[in-house]
Amino acid sequence: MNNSRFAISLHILTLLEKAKGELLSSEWIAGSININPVLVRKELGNLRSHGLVNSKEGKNGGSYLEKAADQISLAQVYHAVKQDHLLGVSKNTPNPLCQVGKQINMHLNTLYDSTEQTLISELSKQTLADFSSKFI
Amino acid sequence: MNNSRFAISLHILTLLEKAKGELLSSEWIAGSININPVLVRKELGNLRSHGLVNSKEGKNGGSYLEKAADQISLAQVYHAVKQDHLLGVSKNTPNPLCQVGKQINMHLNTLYDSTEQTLISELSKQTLADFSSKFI
DNA sequence: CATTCTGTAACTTTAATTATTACAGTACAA
DNA sequence: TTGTACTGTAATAATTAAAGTTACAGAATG
Repeated sequence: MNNSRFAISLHILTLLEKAKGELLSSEWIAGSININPVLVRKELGNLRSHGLVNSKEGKNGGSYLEKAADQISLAQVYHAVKQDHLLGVSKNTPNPLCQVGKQINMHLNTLYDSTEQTLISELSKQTLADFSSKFI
Repeated sequence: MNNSRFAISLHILTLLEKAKGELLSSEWIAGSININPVLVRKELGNLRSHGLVNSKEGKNGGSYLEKAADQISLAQVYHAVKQDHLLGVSKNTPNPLCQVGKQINMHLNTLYDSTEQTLISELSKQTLADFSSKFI
């Protein structure tokens, strides 16, 4: 993860949970996060494609949670925004003539995958409802 | 973690382990990773400041492991290169007039800290010796 | 049919990362 | 005692990634 998309998505989802089904516009959400509404709409599009939210177009439109907050785990949020490996990308192209260089990306990926599994199982214990309930 | 420093550091450490105490130059290491030697020297400087490696200046100089490979855990490597929070930085400045915006960074940081602890305890079970032994 | 939304593409700006150049300082060895 | 081969580090440039902006088509409402 190399950006703040997890934070943004969780912020969006928390707002939607607090809204209790009332539709929130991307502009309103953007005002709370203090970012550009287009970024919010992009992130909503991603969350929508993962089945976590839904949106209604047109006047008085907006977005709402597609599932109950206690049915959305933080692991699902992580999956939705994840793009790179946890500890960084193996974007180097090491020297294939070197014994270590030749194999390192494979071993790094194995390590990344297993540590990521640990993280996911930890996040899967926590739901959006848990997170949202912390706000007083 | 938002760059490939973990991969680079682990690559360096693996090469040094394989070298069995023989000094490796930054140029030689850079050739295996396929990056600029100056970056290698910077990363070596960081690893050195964390007590994982040491270097000898001057002709025939180079770097070597400061501790036995089975005394270097991957958690130590993680600590050495870590700068940001695991799931991304809370670099947004949300709207303080919003109930959620006002508190979210605090709750995100709590979440980040606890998931990071999980990751670290997982990485602390694995040593450089374990990792290095995977190379055949 | 004007208004207020979403969805999305294209583009610009900003920030972060990576690479490069340069050179002083250290150690060795002829 | 001097040339050579290294490290250490600063300064800067180039590249890449992230975030922000503009623009506008299309949908739903009243």
